[in-house]
Amino acid sequence: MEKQTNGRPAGASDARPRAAADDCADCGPQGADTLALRVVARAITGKWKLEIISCLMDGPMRFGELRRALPDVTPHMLSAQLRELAASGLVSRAAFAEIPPRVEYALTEAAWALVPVLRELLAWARRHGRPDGLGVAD
Amino acid sequence: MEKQTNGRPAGASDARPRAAADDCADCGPQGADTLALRVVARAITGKWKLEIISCLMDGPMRFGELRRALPDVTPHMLSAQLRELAASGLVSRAAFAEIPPRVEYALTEAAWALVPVLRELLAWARRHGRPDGLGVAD
DNA sequence: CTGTATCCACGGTGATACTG
DNA sequence: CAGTATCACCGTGGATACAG
Repeated sequence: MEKQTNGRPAGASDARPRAAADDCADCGPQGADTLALRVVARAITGKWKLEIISCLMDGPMRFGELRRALPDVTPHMLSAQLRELAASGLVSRAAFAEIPPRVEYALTEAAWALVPVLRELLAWARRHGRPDGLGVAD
Repeated sequence: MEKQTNGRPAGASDARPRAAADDCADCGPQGADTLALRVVARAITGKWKLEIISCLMDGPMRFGELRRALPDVTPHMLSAQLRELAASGLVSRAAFAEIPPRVEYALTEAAWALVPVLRELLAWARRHGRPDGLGVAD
């Protein structure tokens, strides 16, 4: 591209554009913004969380239903990921003290509010995401 | 609800509301959508990638500048994360065969296109992200 | 049916030291 | 200045078995 192979624009190296990419005044590399983003990243980072959310987008599901819908997920992981999703407020857990026991998981309002953003992320991935250079193969 | 506590009605088990949360016809839990989302998640998942991106939002930076801006990141990790970011097309690497050697890293257009989405993610985090229940403390 | 307990492999991350 | 090499730790996730 137009990237010069050499030649520093130089002198005023401190003349940062301050591109207004962040909206808070104090946003440094370790600012609150980045922190918050890491929280979100963490919330959906996990080998099966997106799959679980995707399932739950069709409506509430029980533990066994999720197991059947996601055959590759062990009970161990399903339980763990579900607990983490609940801890981050993305999934609600409704247990019924019956025989046999029944538990239903569903997306919270926060999760539903996140869905449109996820779809934008998806749109971005379709525009810019090349399968090359990424190792997402399990 | 009308969902019986036991005895799955095997026949009508496919009567999902189909909440129209996804936009592709074939989106199952392991659909292309979820796959693409995992690619994005992977692209920004890494202990320092968001911090690096945040730094680069102020303009191109050299390796040493990043080191100074992110004192907690070892050269090892900085190099690794930078390589991964470059591999996923979020960061460009411009090397100059000079003495002393100089390398500049910058956000690609794809990364800039991702920024607004990141900001929405951020807005979501502010609305729904509680500091409790999350373990992002390093 | 709904999970938990235990063991174990792997990879991401950090510390330190070294090279072009 | 800009990395790489090597070692070690630890959390994530998988397999299997067990419990309320």
